[in-house]
Amino acid sequence: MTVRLPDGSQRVLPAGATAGDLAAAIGRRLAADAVAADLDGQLVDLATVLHDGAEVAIVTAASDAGRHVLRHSTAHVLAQAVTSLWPGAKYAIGPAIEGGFYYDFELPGGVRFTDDDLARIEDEMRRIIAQDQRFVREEHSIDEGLALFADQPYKCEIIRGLSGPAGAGLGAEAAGDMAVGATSVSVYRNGEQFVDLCLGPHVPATGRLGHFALQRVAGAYWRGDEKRPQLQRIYGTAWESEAALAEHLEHLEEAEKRDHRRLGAELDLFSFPGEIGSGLAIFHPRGGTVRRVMEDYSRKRHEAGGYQFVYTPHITKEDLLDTSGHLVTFAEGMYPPMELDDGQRYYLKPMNCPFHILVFRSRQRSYRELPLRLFELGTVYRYEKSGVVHGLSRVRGMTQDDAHIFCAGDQVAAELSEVLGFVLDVLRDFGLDQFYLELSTRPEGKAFGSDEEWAQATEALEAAAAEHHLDLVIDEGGGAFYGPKISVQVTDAIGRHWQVSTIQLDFQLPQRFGLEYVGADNARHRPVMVHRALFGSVERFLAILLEHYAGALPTWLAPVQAVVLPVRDDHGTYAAGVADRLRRAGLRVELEVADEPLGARIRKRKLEKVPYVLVVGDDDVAAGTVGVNRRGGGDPERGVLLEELVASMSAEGIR
RNA sequence: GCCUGGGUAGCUCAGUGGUAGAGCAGCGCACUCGUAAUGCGCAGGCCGUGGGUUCAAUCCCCACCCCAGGCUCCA
Repeated sequence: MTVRLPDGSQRVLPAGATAGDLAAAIGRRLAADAVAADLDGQLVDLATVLHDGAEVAIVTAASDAGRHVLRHSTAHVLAQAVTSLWPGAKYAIGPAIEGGFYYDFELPGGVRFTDDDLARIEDEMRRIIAQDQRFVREEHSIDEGLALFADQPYKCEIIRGLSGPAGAGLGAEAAGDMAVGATSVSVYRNGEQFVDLCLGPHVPATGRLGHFALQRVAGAYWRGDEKRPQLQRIYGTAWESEAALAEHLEHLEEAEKRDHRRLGAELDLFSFPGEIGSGLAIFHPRGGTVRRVMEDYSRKRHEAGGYQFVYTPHITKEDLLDTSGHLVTFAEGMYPPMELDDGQRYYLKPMNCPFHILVFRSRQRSYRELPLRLFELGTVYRYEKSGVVHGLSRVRGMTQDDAHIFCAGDQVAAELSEVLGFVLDVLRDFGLDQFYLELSTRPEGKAFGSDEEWAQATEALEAAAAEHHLDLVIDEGGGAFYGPKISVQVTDAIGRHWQVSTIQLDFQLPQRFGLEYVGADNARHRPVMVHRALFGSVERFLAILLEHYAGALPTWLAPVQAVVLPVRDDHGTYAAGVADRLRRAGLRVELEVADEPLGARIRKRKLEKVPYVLVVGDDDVAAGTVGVNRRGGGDPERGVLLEELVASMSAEGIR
């Protein structure tokens, strides 16, 4: 038979040859690196017999597909090790995921894994790998499958899901690894004892594995449903070589160094005192400075963008939230009410929109005022579940840079484009310039507004995205019931995605509050509302910036922009003059006395990530110059004229 | 809310059923220095909070608070 290779060449093989045979025929090196094959566009085992005219590509370990196979196979070995160490353990699903794999277990007698168990399991896994056990694929009928996994309830549930209506109750992750709507199931056997339900493919034998690490234990609900049993999940990672594994672990360490919670403490920006409570931050002077600069810049841009500033209280009687519907739709996210003596209940505000609506409704509005853009750095409080708070990116008290735009129906499309352009422009000013958009469309079931309104609004959002030439990912049915939503996803310096800005149309609240304006036709009309957050929350946006910049904020945002270091005490007066000159130019400068060796002072300030470390000594006093040590730059620059420095730093450091 | 791990000096962490240690930071003194750690000394702790077991608890048990990583949820 003849098969075709990816480069277009053909190979003649004897009948009955497998993908593995093909790899061996091509070369010994390839055969050694092969973990699976791509046969007519489908990943298969190397043991798969080829057919005449097949399109075949050998998949090696050092490819995305190859690593997927490695990880999946390593997950099997993990399950095998666990069932060998804990006889009677139930194993559920164990897919490869980005960067690694996991497997979910239920141990007999409700036993839980501890961190110490990971080392024992790893040892057992290495033993299995050293035995180079073959992975053998078998096909069975549904009934045989159920018999084979008679003591594995989770496997049986999956099999029943497979044989039943397509995809019945099957999680997406599991579905990816199993055939759905099948009349037979495939299993993989290795060793004498272990068999797992699996679509494959797998490496030929466990000896191909070995560059792996188990990372942590976590709880995970069966099929992601908190009403179902909670299983014990073990996460791990696996790679094609020891070097690749080491590199991955180093990347994780790098991400950890960028962690905004760590940087927040190291750079003395903010903290979370236990006395206040979970998810509630205090900003220290340096963090406060950064935040103030962010907020000032935001105000400046909003003012220029035609927004009007409003202020609203932090608490409200329940009536307002009753009218807005939040007491029903957002009850779980709210702090319990404060009850006054007269029985009146007050709530901390979880959102700003109802308040802004009252500003709109405070008097009769004319079409001439539209679009009316109301802006507030509004602090809201949300009762987040205790397990979800995370540094500044998920908190219980936060300040949103929140705007609500009231416009006429025929203004919606233009306004959306305007808003999107504004948002992207400001994000770029903060140094975030890789975006894609996500459009959440009408959810199934009851949604507010007519089909026509939804279609029009969704179209308008799509058009706005197209106009700004950004990739648009559709989140089908992911919109809120009250209107379609577009969210701006930012990609940071190390490739992670963050959802920042959201632009949301709302058909519901204008109706609930009976909002009206008088049109040119002298009739009353209902405005459409656009909810818009740009940073999302100031806290979260700061967290993203810190991680994006690894703490080295651009000069205009840096809490301390420059520090002046006199070489000796007797340069102190000149140094103070330099600091003073920079301050008068509007820069944030510190002066440090010469009570430590210069090298030590420079090191300390470099660790603080100060953009400009300025050194002044004899030469500078004589010539009116400064030694300039730029953050991230190479050698220091000597003899820079003070006025030149003031000019360049002002340009870079003030917005 | 649930699962696993954790909370010891400002920070990072060691340690033990007989009430505690290091490095860095801090303070003092000396050093006065041209680009990433000067030396010596001192001080610093209700061992997260509350209960229990024990002659004795930072250590063992229980509850709660807070933190981390997940699950669910989300800006």
